Amino acid sequence: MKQTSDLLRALADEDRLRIVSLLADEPDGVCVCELVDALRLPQYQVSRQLAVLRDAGLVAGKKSGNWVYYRVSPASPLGAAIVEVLMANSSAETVREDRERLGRRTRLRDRGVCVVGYDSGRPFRESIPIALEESSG
Amino acid sequence: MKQTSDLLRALADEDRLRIVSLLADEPDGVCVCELVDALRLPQYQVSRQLAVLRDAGLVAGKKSGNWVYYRVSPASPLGAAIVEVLMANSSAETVREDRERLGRRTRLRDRGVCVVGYDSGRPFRESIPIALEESSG
DNA sequence: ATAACGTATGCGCATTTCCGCATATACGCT
DNA sequence: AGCGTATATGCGGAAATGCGCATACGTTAT
Repeated sequence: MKQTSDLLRALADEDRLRIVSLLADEPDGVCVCELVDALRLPQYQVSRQLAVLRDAGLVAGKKSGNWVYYRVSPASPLGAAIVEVLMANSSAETVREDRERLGRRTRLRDRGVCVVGYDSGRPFRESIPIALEESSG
Repeated sequence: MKQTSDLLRALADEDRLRIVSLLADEPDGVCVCELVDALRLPQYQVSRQLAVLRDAGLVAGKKSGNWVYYRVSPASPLGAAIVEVLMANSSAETVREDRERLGRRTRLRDRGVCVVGYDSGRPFRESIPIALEESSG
């Protein structure tokens, strides 16, 4: 019962829903810096929300060098069911935009792994060949 | 998206989950005073939580004289799906006990409608033929 | 060793939520 | 009209939450 309400509370947040929506699409995992650029949220926010989802048993992270790849991994049937229902209804524009930015970002991977850091609002970073703004038609 | 997180937030509470669990079992509705006795929560709490669930489009109330009968009535597919999943997993002891007390309470109805007020912690109420404590074997 | 980098988190503060009290509202009965 | 009852809600203080900053931690590269 408390377990259930904790799980629902973990999902009762727009940013965390955005994260789950992205992760549910990528079975192989997404690293934090990719999420930062896709969601355009500060890095510490993404880390924090991932911690909440992790504590609720909804996602799991695997460390690989400097990077940590997260994927959905529901510990409870209820979690799995909710994620599934969420995905069926995830046509919101926000999710579409997040997915597009994530796609632009994962395309920069080298042999399937992330090789660039996050870009969001970071100064002195023109060197990285990444254009996450909607500008590029 | 915000709509979804609001819905989940409405369910992310133990007391509200208990209410939904009870209502989902009674398609014809349950009045507030019956819920008060089943949940053993103060009346203003039950009313408040019902208001949250109502605002989230999860339950609906129908007034009948002094009484208001609430039933689950999910406005969104997501709400319906979550309630369904919740019911499939609602074997928690709390829910069992709540159901038992609610059963004792609804058995006091006259021709299907509630005729007694709530009892929880109310002084000077021995007149009401109701024993909601677990004492009665 | 030192520096740079990706990720996680302690802390302080502003904001929100929660709970109980008291009371309001609406209805039924006499 | 007046009283009793079922339900809803405004309000204040307490507790929890959320956010940003700064920084810590572990890894990689030089």
